Amino acid sequence: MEEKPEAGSQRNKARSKQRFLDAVGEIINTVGFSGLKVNDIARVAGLDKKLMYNYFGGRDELIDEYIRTKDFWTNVKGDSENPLPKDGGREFSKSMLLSQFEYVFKNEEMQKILLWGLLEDRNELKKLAQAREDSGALIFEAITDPHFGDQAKRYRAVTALMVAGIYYLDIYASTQTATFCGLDLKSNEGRKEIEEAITFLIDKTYDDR
Amino acid sequence: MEEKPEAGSQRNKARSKQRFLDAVGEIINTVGFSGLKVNDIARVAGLDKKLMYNYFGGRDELIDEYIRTKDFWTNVKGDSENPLPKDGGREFSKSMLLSQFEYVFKNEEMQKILLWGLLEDRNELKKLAQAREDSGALIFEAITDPHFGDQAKRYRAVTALMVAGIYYLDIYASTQTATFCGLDLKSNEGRKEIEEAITFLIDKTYDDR
DNA sequence: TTTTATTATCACCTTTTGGTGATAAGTGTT
DNA sequence: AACACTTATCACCAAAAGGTGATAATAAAA
Repeated sequence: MEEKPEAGSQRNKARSKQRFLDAVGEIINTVGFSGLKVNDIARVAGLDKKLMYNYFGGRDELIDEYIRTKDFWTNVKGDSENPLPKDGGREFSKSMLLSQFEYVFKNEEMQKILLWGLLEDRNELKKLAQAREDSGALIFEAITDPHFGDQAKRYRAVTALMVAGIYYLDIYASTQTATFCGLDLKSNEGRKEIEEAITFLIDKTYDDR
Repeated sequence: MEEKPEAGSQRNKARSKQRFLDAVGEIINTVGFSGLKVNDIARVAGLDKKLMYNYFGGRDELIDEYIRTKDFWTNVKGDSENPLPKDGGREFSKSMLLSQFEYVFKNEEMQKILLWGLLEDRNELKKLAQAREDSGALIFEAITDPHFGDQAKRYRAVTALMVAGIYYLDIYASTQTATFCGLDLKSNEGRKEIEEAITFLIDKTYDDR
C-alpha cells in the first residue's frame, strides 16, 4: 500500500487523476461543455474510463473537482494587508477593472467558467460565485465603503455594472464576430475605447462624492 | 392539394410546425440547451419525430427556424421617424437602458438567446447579433454620434459597457442565487441601485461633453 | 521469489439517441 | 364510392453514450 510512486513510473494514480482534470479543461476550451462525454474525456485523458469512476466516482464528481481547481478569485485578494489608499481606492479600482478586462479577455478558460455559472445550476459553480462575492466584499468593506459613506451602494452598483459589462464584452469578443455598439472588441482601438470609458466612469463616480 | 385545413381539424401542417417551434422554446426555458434532443422535442411537441424531419429537415434546421422567430430587436427601432431630441438623446438613452434592464430581466427566453450567442457559433445566432448591431447603429448614427462629435466613440464605449453589464446582471440574477458586488439583483432595492447607477453614469457622460 | 495491493485495460452490457422506410389515418376531389 | 394527396404514426435500425465485472500488468512488501 505505497502512496507515492516515482514520477517517471508507468502507473501513477495522482498523475492519472490530473490527466482527467486536464482533459476536462481541454474539452471545455476546444469543444465546449456539450463535449464533456464520458468516453471523450477518457479518450482525451488517454486512460480508460473505468478509472474515472474509480478515482472520482463518475463524470459529475470529476467535473466538480475540476471546477474546484479553477478558483481564480481567491488568488486576487492577496494584497489585503496593504495600507489604506489615500484616494479612497480610486486608482486601485481603475487598475483592478482594467486588469480584469485584460485578464478575462486572454483567459478563455475563465470565460467558460463565467458562462457556465450562468448556464447550469451546479452546486460547485454557485460556490465559485460565492467565493467571488466573498473576495470582493473584503475590498468593498475595507476601502470603498468607508470612502463613499452613505453613497457606498451607489459605488457598488457602478462597479457591478462595470464588472458585469467587462465579463460580457470579453466573452462576446471571444465568441462573436460582430461588433458591439459598433466597436470592434477584438481590436486594440476598440478595447482602448472601452478602457478609457472605464477610467472615465470610475473617475466621475469618485468626483461626484 | 388543399393548403388550409380548418383550425379544429386533426391534421394541420402549419399547426404542427408551430408545435415543434414551441417545444424548442419550452425545452430551452425549462431544461436548457442540452435538453434539445430529437426525441424530447418530439415528445414535448406531442408529435412524431419523423414530422420534424419532414417539415424542417432535421433538428438543426428546426432550431435555426426557432432562432429566426426570436428577433427581439427589429421591433425596437420602430420609432425611428421621431424628431431629433434637443438633449442629444440623453433622456432617450436613459429610458432605453432602463427599459432594457427591466425587459431582459423579465424575459427569460431573451436571456437564453443572449447566452446562446455566447456559447455556440451557430450562424443564425450570429445573424441575430448582427441584427442587434444594425438596429443600434441607426440610433447611434442618427442621434448620439452627431451630439457627441469627436467624442462619439467615448459614448459608444460607455453604452457598450452599460448594455453588456445590463445583460450580464439580468442573466446572473435569473440563474445565480448569490449577490453581485453585494447587491441582491432580484430585489427591488438591488435593482433600484443599478437603475440609479445607470442614470447617474449616463448623465455624467452627457455632462462631460 | 513469492505474495499482495494498486493501477490500468478489456470486453461486454444497457440505455439513450438520431434517423428512416413502411404504413395508417385523415382530407378534399372526382 | 373511389381516388389521390397530405398528415401523422409506428416499428425498427444503427450509432453513440453511460456504466461495470473480470482480468491483466505493474510495483512494492514479505
